[in-house]
Amino acid sequence: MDGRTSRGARTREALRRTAFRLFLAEGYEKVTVARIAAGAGVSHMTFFRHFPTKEDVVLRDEYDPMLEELIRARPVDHPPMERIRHAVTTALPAVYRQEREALYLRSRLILRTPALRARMGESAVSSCLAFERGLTPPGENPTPAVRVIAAACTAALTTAITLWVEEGGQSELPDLVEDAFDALLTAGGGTP
Amino acid sequence: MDGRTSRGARTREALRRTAFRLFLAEGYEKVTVARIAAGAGVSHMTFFRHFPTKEDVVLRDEYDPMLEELIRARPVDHPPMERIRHAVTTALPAVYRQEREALYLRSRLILRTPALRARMGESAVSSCLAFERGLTPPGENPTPAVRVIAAACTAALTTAITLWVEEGGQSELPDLVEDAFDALLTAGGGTP
DNA sequence: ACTAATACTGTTAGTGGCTAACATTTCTGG
DNA sequence: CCAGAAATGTTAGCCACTAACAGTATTAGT
Repeated sequence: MDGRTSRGARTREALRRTAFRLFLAEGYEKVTVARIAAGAGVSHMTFFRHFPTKEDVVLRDEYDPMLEELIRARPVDHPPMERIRHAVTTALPAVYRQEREALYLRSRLILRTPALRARMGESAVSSCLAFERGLTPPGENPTPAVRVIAAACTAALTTAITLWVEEGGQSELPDLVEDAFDALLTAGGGTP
Repeated sequence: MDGRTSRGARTREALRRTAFRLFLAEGYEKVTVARIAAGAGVSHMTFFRHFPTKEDVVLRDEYDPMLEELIRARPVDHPPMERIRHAVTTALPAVYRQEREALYLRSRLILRTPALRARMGESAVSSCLAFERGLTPPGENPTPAVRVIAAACTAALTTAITLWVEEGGQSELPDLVEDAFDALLTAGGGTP
């Protein structure tokens, strides 16, 4: 039928779109997997073949490989936190301009739904791993210091998004992310 | 029967102990809630009255109020990250000496079990909130900078525990926590 | 000590996320 | 066109978790 995308990718997208439509209209908990599958015209088993859990439809994203590349592209002698900061502030505005509304609705859905909020940390871990890989030469293992810094930067990012959603998306997310990194970098000697 | 503790607290403890014994012996996933309840001599409904989910038996801890107090006890004009660091390095060695083995087994169980690891972030959030409260004068709301710093410190703590478990508990956890905070504080200008 | 309120637990019946095993259909390359 | 692979359907079932109601233990008031 459509040669550009495989059948699997198409039903996957149909499932994701149906799920978001229903979640935003009725709330995450009220929508059963069976109904999502029915809405996308497939059986509930097909849903679980594409998404290991109901939560993954919302939580999964694909930005990590890009971030890893951007970090690796920065000069190695720069401080690691500065490399992450630069990668994020380079990549974010682009996707932000293009998907601001979707990003906001998705983040709000996650933060408002206890089951999704509870698993937010897990999806943060994959960003954290991307940061670690970006800071580590291929073949080597990330040092403890790198892992701490990667985790802290992930926390700063998550906090910025949380603040963004809490104030109703009025500020520009990239600005809040900048502020968050500033707070991190000056935390040692700065004032509250 | 035993006047010192209420009946509820006793069954709660029985459930927790039974759960840990079974989890460590057979693995988290292989043990059903029904078996835990049976082992503690109660019905499965009683289990859920004490722990909202199966995961909570493992994830719930009670250290947060103590940390909040310790942070608040530090001079207000010290840098916030230093206040958290001092609170943690003061409180940790005490509980560490007394419960090292239990703390290690619990942490390892969490990190080895996908379902528990996935919800680790949620329990980290409650520590994070304790940090924020400790840094914020009563009646006020935490500033964005405080929230970023609290989240980063939580991430540093979690990372230290992860490193501790990964190397089999050979190092002393308080040392790893010190190192983690050092990495955070020197991240702005240091080298990897 | 007796009783009433309260805290705690049991029973039952169900919902929904998720999996296993096997059959069936749809796509793709030679 | 056809064999193999990829994707999906069907069925049956486990288990975490909840609702509603009933029963039992504990505590408090008098």
